[in-house]
Amino acid sequence: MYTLIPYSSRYTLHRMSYPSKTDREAILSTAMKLVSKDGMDHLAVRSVATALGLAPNALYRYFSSLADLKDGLSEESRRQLLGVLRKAAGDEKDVNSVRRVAHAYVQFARDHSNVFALTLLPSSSYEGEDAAHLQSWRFVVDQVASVYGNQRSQEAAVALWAFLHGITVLESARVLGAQKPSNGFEFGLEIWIQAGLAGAD
Amino acid sequence: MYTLIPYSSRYTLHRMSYPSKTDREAILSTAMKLVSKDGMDHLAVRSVATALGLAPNALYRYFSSLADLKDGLSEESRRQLLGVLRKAAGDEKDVNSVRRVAHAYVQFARDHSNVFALTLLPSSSYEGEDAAHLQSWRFVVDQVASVYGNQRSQEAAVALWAFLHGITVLESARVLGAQKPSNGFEFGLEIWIQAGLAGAD
DNA sequence: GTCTATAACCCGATAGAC
DNA sequence: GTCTATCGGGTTATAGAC
Repeated sequence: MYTLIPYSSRYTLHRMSYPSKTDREAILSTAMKLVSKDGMDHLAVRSVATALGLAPNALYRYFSSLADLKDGLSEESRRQLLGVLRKAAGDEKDVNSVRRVAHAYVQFARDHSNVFALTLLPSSSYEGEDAAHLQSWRFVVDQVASVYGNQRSQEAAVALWAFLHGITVLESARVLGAQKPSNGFEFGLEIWIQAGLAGAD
Repeated sequence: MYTLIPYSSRYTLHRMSYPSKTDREAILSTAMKLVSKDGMDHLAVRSVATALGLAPNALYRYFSSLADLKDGLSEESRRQLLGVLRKAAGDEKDVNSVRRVAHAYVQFARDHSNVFALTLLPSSSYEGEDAAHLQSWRFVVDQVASVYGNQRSQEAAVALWAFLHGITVLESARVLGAQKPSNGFEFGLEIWIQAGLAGAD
């Protein structure tokens, strides 16, 4: 008669020689810190491994390639942004919560420019129903509906999102010196809000 | 007695051994084609030289470094965009010319996405008075003034520019499928125009 | 699951000949 | 002004040991 070696024992034996030192979450977290500091372009598998105290190739057990890791980071950046926007809105849906969300969007871009840049990276892979992108879109449309009504909320949401994102790009490119883009920000935001309040059904 | 060798002769002698095969303009043009195809990130000094039929290092007589070449390309992209916008406006300055400029901006981004991306690259070097950026800004403000009046033209120009640029980013990221961002484009553009016409001094 | 070692590329930039 | 040759650095990814 034979006895199966319990999984835990086999696992322990395994750990004796080369115990696990990391996991997907830790890799994403460490890689995100590097991206936040140096930007996605300078991200290298080696630097992530070094930062984790691992051999240069240890990450390939968790991500099949650098591109795969970057996809994970891109999705993670969208989760972070969505969290910030939700927090800014609180439980409310009205003109003021939209204002808060708008400001939070631009402020996130200012505070975490390298991470923010990942949120709208041209995505290489199709995304599922639970993607952060889709959740963000639903959240924004829902907020916008409180100003523009349900009929026009989709177009209005696209317009608002585009405007906010454009502001972040202009600020990041420092293309406006004396023109003070923050003035343009408030100016455009109020135009958008007033047009919604005036024509709301 | 001695005679000076004329400059033209010295130059000819020089050309006999290693004649000039390129110049700044040809390098920029060839490099721009490569960028248009593969994006700025994949631009390499070597590939430009190869495309020109030159040795890998021949370009260093015209550009001191890769970064220097990229700066030149960035400025060139802004010149191209400004030319397109001017052409779209024609000699007019009114609501319709603003509409045409807005559409031309977005269309340029669609047709030449990799070149367009250079126009708002965070610029490393300070720019002079004749920079394409500054000329573009003056052109846009001038156009916008026809809708918003002189008092509010600066803020309104920032808001419009931001909105247009955001539309290009959303389209490029393909973040909107069934929501049809072009609807959001027309929607937002008309909001901006109507607000200007309503409040014009 | 991690390790060392290495294959097989890519790149920017420089030195010196012609 | 262009050439060949090279230095010195980077990277992804794989192979095989433990």
